[in-house]
Amino acid sequence: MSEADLTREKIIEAARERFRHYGYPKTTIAEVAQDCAMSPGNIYRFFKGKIDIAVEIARRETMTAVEVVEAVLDCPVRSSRQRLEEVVFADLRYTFHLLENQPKTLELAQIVVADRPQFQIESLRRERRVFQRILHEGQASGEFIVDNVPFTTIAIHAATTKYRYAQLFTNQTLNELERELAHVMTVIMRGLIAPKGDKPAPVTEIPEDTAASPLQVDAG
Amino acid sequence: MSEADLTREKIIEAARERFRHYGYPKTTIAEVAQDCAMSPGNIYRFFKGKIDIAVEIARRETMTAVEVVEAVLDCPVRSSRQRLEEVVFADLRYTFHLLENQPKTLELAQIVVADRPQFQIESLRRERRVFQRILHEGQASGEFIVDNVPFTTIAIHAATTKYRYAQLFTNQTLNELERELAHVMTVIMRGLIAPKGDKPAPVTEIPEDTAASPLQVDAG
DNA sequence: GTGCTGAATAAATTTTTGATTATTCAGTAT
DNA sequence: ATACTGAATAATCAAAAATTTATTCAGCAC
Repeated sequence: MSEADLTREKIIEAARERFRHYGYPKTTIAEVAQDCAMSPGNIYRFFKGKIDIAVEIARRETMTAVEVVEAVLDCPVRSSRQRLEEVVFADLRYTFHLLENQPKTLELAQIVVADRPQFQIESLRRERRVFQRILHEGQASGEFIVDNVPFTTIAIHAATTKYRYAQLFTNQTLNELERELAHVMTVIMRGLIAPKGDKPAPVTEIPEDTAASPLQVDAG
Repeated sequence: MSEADLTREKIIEAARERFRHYGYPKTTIAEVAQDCAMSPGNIYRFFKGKIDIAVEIARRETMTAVEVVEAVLDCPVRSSRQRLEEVVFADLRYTFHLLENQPKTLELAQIVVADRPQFQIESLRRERRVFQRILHEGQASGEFIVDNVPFTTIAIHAATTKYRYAQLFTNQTLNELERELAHVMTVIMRGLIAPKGDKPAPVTEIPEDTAASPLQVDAG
């Protein structure tokens, strides 16, 4: 690692500590600079602005999360079904504990997303790759019946939205969420696993928008 | 309707108009009172406080939404599958248009929920009843295989969370959301519809929390 | 030249101040 | 008594001022 890279790391590490303890808004560039024994101005030779430090920290955070969840896949003697289930539950638990133990992490993520919408899109994409890998394997082994892996990946990811950073949506306890997720996965699994003799149910078509929309109201 | 009830309605109606046009915070009790040709003090003989007017309006709003979606069920010659699909899509479209055309409605709902968390819980329960009814019918007719209707209701409701008031979660267009929802429903339907010869896949058990949680961190 | 500093400026935040507004309740009308 | 009023009070909000902070950049050290 070059000298410059090392300095960059030092800044990131100092900022991460400050953000974790005091939060992004209450952390000043001057403080981070002091932690690194450098002048405030020097920070700007490594980052375009304060928010960019936060982006880098948040990006690493999401990559760590994916790695943690992905680690579940290393266990070798598992069916695709088990893999998918364990990944989804690991996701629920990891993100739940994250928000519980490090509330500032959520704050940071929200600040970053507010400023860089693209960040969220890329994070979601990374999450989905794990799902996609499992679906591919399940399809290859014949355990899953999937006519379109990318679409089904999106579907399962979307259907489990509530169980990533669940505290954003509900006050339920982790236990309640786990039981609920088990029901969701039961339904999904019955949709994925090949019925032995039978053809699977046909795909859902988008229905006509029948309702004479009761919302032709002058916009507020 | 009693005299008092009529007065109460008048207040609700006046407040609804004001909230819709100017929003909850910018609407004053004095203005609502004037619209009703009464003194500010008199409002408090009918409502405990300003927020309680908002609660009543929001409650009616959610009931209307359920009625709109439920209207889809009146169409008689439909399979349970079609009913469920149409209800879910109606939900997506109605709530999407609602937030698009009446942004103040969202604001109102958020203010109410912030003050009365119970409100959200009850609204969700009302939504689920529609789902439950369809599942019951589908089970009775043999079209759906559901070993536990209440649990499966919760599962499907949770899996479609993203498609109610979708703008809260994503910037996707209605069209994108519709296509995505179609994939979600495809998976769900395959999980519900009875395979002719076969037993359905077994239910999901909550897996052990294996990961030596990497989050034993001192709380921020 | 490269790598950095720290004072200068611009932007954002907090504090203070002065309204505005929600809520109460003693009192009026019927 | 019941139905209401409107001035008084307490809580909240908004505008302005003061302060802090992010960011820049002329200049220093090497």
